[in-house]
Amino acid sequence: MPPPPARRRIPDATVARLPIYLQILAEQSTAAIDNISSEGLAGLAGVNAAKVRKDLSYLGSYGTRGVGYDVGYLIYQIRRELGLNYDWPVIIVGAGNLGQALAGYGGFIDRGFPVGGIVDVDPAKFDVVVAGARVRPLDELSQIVESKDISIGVVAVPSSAAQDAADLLVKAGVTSILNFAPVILSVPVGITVRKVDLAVELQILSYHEQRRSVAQQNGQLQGAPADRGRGATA
Amino acid sequence: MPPPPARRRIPDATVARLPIYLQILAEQSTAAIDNISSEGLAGLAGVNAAKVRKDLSYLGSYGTRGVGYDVGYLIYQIRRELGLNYDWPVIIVGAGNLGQALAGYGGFIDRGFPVGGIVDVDPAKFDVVVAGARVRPLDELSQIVESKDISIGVVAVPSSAAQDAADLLVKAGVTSILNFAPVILSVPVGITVRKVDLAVELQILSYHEQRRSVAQQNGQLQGAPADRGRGATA
DNA sequence: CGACGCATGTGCGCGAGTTCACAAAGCGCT
DNA sequence: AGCGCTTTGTGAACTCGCGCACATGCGTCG
Repeated sequence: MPPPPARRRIPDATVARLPIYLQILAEQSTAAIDNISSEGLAGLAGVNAAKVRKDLSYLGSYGTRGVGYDVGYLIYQIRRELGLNYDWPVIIVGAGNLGQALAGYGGFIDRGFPVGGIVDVDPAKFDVVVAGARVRPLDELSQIVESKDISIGVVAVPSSAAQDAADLLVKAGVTSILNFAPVILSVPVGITVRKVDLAVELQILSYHEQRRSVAQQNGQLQGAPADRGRGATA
Repeated sequence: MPPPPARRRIPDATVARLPIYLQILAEQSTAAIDNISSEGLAGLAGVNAAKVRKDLSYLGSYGTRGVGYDVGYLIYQIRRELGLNYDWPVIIVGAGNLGQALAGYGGFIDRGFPVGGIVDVDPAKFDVVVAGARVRPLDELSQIVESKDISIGVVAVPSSAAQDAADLLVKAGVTSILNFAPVILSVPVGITVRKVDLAVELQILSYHEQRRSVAQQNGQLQGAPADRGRGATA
């Protein structure tokens, strides 16, 4: 086990892409492919090959010139960098539609994020079993977080209750929050928040649709789409 | 109704923020606040005031110097720009855990994205009613898309079936896809794809957690987090 | 009616991230 | 053992978005 290389700061943009690479590498691994070039990986990830190389270079020099990257070793290194060598149990606040779907969604536990608990205010939901976890009263949040040493919380409550939920999570000792409510959470410095807003995603698509339709009306005089960034993977 | 201003191309980064502003403005509107400054809006959105002004300036000059922006009028303009003046029905492919949760999630229809249909391959799911929509066989996808003139599709199937689902959607005439499967979809040019990968979000949080824990071990010799961009809203 | 104050709209410099292009470096074949 | 092919790792140019700072213009108050 080589020592972690001098810990450079990894750009946010790169951190956001590492999971994608990891995903692809895992697929390659199950397909018994044990070596991949930056170009190959770039093709599958839908990005530029130079970007892949630069991204990977932040982890250290784990490629072999003239050959490519060893899939297994690269998986190990990315997992180590992302802190995926051990599980991060998560606690879900809100056992409504979304909360239950998230708890039941297999994709979490598979990737190292077991549901350590799910809580709700509504007594009618207590003890409902979702994917092996029983819904517990909100009061027990703090105790669950502490006993299972949970650092990641998921906010899946209505907008109006989101800030309260976040406050409770922070008070309980959670330091990262994944927020599904369409509000901006205000948290102390040092707490990491990421937001997933489904309606926002749809509205962005709507923008492109709207653009398409006016372009069509005008006899597409507008410049070609080009559509850089996240968008059409041609 | 003023004519749409000479249609400049709006940067992707701005388009991604407009829905956030819209959300906040709607809240202000229901709170009977009919005027807001760029600074006020920026505070609520967690961004810089100059950025807000620049973003809004892409829509035209809809503010009043010395006063601020008229909330109602701004809502109207953003909605127009995003193409939210009329509903965009969506079709959901996959009636599993996630698909059903999405269909049942009120946040969609509220914001102008009614569920125009939900389809699955599994006969056991046919005719299950989710939030007013009956699950239909996959075969009927094309017909549903056509009859309801749907342009947005949601992929909520397992990874292995995601590309097939996308192909079907494109063939049926859908031009925008929201993909929840952790795979890169390959689609023809001109089709817009956005991906929401819950595991990726958690892995990014994991990175920050891991970073925190090694920093703590080293007696936090590392530089302060600072945590720009998406992240802690201090 | 004029002057003052306040918030918008925007030109400009800066920094982060992306991409190009090439030198360094393994591997295999002769 | 050496040569050439392939692919990495990275310096350097470039692009894009961000944020400062300020001039512009509107409303208000005296």
